Amino acid sequence: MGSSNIRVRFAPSPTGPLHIGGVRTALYNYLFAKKNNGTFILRIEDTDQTRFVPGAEQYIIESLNWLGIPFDEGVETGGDYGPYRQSERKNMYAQYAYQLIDNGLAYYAFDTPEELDAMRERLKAANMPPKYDAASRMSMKNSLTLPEDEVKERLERGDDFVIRIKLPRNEEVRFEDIIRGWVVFNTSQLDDKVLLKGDGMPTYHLANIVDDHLMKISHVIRGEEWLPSAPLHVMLYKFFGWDMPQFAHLPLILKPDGNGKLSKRDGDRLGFPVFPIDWEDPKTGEKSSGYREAGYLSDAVVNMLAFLGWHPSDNQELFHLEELVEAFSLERVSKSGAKFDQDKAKWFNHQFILRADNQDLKTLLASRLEDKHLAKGEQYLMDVIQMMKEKVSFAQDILSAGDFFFEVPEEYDEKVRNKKWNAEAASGLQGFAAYIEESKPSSSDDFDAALNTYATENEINKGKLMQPLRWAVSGQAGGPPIFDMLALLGIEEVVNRINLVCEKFATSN
RNA sequence: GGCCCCUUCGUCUAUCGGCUAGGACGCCAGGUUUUCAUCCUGGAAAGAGGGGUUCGAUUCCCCUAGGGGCUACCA
Repeated sequence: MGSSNIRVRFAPSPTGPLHIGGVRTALYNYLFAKKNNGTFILRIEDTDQTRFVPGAEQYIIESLNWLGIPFDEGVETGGDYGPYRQSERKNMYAQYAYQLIDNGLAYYAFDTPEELDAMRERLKAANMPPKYDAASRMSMKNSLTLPEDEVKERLERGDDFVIRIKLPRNEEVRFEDIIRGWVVFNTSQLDDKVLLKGDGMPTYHLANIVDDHLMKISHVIRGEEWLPSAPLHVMLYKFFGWDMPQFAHLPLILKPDGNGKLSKRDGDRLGFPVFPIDWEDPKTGEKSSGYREAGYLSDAVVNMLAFLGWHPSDNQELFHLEELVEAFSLERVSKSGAKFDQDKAKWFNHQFILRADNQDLKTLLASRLEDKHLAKGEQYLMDVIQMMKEKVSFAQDILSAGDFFFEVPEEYDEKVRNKKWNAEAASGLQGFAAYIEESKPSSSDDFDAALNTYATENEINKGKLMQPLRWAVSGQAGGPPIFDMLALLGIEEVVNRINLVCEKFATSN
């Protein structure tokens, strides 16, 4: 709970998994709140009952918990301004719509969908903007055009109706956006948006203004896609006579190639997650992969997301959450959209893996551990983690790229085999195998010394032996420092593997 | 189409009128007594175009171009 009057909300609608653009909006809200000792609120905007998806709300909460950005107030958490689910606030909204009607600032509209379509077609044909506005409303079926007693009769009869805002014909609307500065609109460009729907539920526009007011929201931090409806919201505050919160419209996260908003399709197409955690659609069964399951560390995702549209005043790149809180300000959020960069995301993750506690990495890997990983004991596993974490971008790569630590390689790199594997290498390795069985090296330095001595004594170039040795033992062309590897594997295993490749890949030259 | 927003290296960005335009990812080269998906060093790489304002513009203003968002009884 914050000690200041700064109150911000993240207000997603539970229509599916939370897109990383939404995650970033939540993050910026959180950072701003914490930086200013404010309160971070989760409000679920589920006024569209037709789009409700079971589990989506839980998904949102789980995602943000994973990322370490908890709510001070909200669904599940509670608070003094609840309920925090708009569907549970349903009966609070209508009165505000009627208040506007009483003040002549809104009106009933009885038009059917077909009539609305016809109106739009007619206007389009006449080369006019197809809007329900100050001009067109006078030719529609509403309480402005219908005789008073017919309106009354329709209402009493229970006819379907909506309540629309009655916007002035030509009035300048302006507000100062924290990120963009003054933004100016004219009501002549807007239309009489529906405030209360036929099912009695408010639209986003009404609900968000009423709730933000009732919940004493001080700053509305949301995506740029809301900018066009901001003037409508400004008008609503004005009509209600309420103080307006400050607005900050965030730049969009764009697809890596080409242009446009980042979408699930882009992730599927280019092979990276667009969602924080895995999700399976309960209706279609469609699966979406998440950062968590892909092996990303939550801190890395937070850091990466923070930098998509924000930058500190110095050149520091790596931030933990608390440091982000300290450094964050809306003024340093950029105006233009940011293309998502998968390589940078990987780099961030690598940086955090590098710095991660080995025990934490082990915990992270827990669900992926098989018998073979545990067979050689706790310390062995930890040594592998220590050695491999410097090489990999994703946690699970510690296990996959380091699989040779747990069992004989399944495959042997073809290129190394073709280039480095020959009779000379084979006999050299066999000689070395015999040598270490005798000299019993145990530490990394011992193995290093052993190879040096063996090479010198037999007048072999040490370098010519190293790659075949690495390859024979791991099957790979690269990996951790070779002598560290040998020391961990142990003499017996090293000798075994040397013998194995000599059998498997008999050399003729 | 209309309205609104945006425009510095390929990408994310720094610069709050006077810089050899800085950093990071990626890329290239070299190095780490010979591995590399690590690490270090170095390198190539940018102010969309045109007008103004100013002693001086990447920075302020205008126009053009390009990109994006919105344009539902969805949020």
